[in-house]
Amino acid sequence: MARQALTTRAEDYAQWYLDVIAAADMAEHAPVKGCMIIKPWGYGIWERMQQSLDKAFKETGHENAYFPLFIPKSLLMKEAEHVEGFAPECAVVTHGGGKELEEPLYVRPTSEAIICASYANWVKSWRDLPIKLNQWANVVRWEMRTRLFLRTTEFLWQEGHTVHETHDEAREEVFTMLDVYARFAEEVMAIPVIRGKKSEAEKFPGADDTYCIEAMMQDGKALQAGTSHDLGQNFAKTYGIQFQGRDGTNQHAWSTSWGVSTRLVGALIMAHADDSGMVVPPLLATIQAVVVPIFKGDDEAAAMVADAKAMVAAMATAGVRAKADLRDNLRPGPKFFEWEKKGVPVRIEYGARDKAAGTCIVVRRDTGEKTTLPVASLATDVPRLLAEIQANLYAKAKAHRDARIFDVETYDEFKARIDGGGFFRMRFCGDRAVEARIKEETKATIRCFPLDAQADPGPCAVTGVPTNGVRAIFARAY
RNA sequence: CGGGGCGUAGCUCAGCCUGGCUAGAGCGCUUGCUUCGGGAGCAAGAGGCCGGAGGUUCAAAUCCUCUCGCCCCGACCA
Repeated sequence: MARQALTTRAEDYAQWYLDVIAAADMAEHAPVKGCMIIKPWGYGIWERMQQSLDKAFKETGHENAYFPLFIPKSLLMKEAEHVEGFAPECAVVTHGGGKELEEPLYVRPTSEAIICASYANWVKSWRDLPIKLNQWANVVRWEMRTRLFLRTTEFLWQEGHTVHETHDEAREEVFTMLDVYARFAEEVMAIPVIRGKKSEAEKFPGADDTYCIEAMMQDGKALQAGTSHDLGQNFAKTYGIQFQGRDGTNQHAWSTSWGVSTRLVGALIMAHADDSGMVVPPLLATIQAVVVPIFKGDDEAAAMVADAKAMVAAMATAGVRAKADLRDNLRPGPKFFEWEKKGVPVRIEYGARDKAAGTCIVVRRDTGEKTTLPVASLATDVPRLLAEIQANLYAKAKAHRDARIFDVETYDEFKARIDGGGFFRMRFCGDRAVEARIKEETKATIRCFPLDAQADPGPCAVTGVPTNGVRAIFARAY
């Protein structure tokens, strides 16, 4: 009996995505073109992501710091490839204090330039290394086309920037952080990901190698959920990060950078939400369990409200983020729908009949399943249920993805099947022109060369030339 | 930058073609009462410089010109 039904995924996936965000009250368009206002329910998810990631960053030996939003033009322009990649999409401040600036200030599209410039001042000796910093910040990229969370002109992210004495150490950092991201995606976001390496065409401007985690959305399209870059000595050479080594010689440091952004919120929506609205994995939910008391008359209301508060308190002692919906201007029905659209993992309905029996109705968002449970055991039952939901969301997402990963042997077969969505594992010769042609003809790109790929020698599906057997994953992507 | 929409109440929109009384509806909101186990009912209210600027006219939400903005689809990208 949905009064304001969402567009279904089958009808129009893009519209459904927008409807979910609106229905869950997660974000809305700002008065500024291409920018969004992240509302509390959406921002709360991002905050949980931040907390979880920040803890992992600290555990892997990183500290937080903050660098300026503005980058002097001359500083940004130093690294040629970097400039080529980012300059076209930069916002530039030309005036300040009512006067034209002597030197324009670029609003950071990423902070390699300004951070590496600082590192150059900080590093003298091999004993100053490594430096492992992270910053939580906003960045601006003047995209032609934007979509809430997935691609906005301004977005929030974290960017880790490290410098090391040796390439080996830098590479270890790159893979450590890729692993942090992968584990976060799978364990916290409940989204399975493929760890891989980007093609030459897709890698970060200025990097030697870019590694990534790729996730599959419900429509079979890919979404890059995080990147970790081996910057080699490129930025060290450009910005002069030099140190005197153990052998007394001057050497350039090896740097890395890695980041994830608020687009992860978009990934979460497209991975787990359904035709009824958002579905938030328990580990990321601001509210994990909501209690909706049901009552007739003031006397009953007082009793139910008191019990509901007690239930929340009991769950809180067990570490559950619970809330009682005590609003008296809404009847139970509308409350049920509201929390369903927001994707709260567990809803607890509690009325006179339940009180008499000492039970309550517990509804899980992921399956819709309703069970009657004793009120007395909520503190043990709900944490268990949340863990089950978390596991189930991952299992569902993984089953969905695994059923849509295909091996294809020929380009013709690929072209015939790409419209159906999914990840296509295909042998590829590595030629950049061929990659461009595939993109042109199919709108699909190489998402990555999976790190765990088995050698499977054979001819390139497009050109027929022999390959080393590493299959690339091709897909259409967000 | 191309292609398509759209700007009228907080939201979704009608009204515009064919100018004319006081600019409308539904939802939401406020107050009160009755309700309360999957989107409640009745009653009374509040709420609009019709995106902006010019013009035509006795008269403009409506016609003309110009402008600003946003959304959707495509090319660029996390």
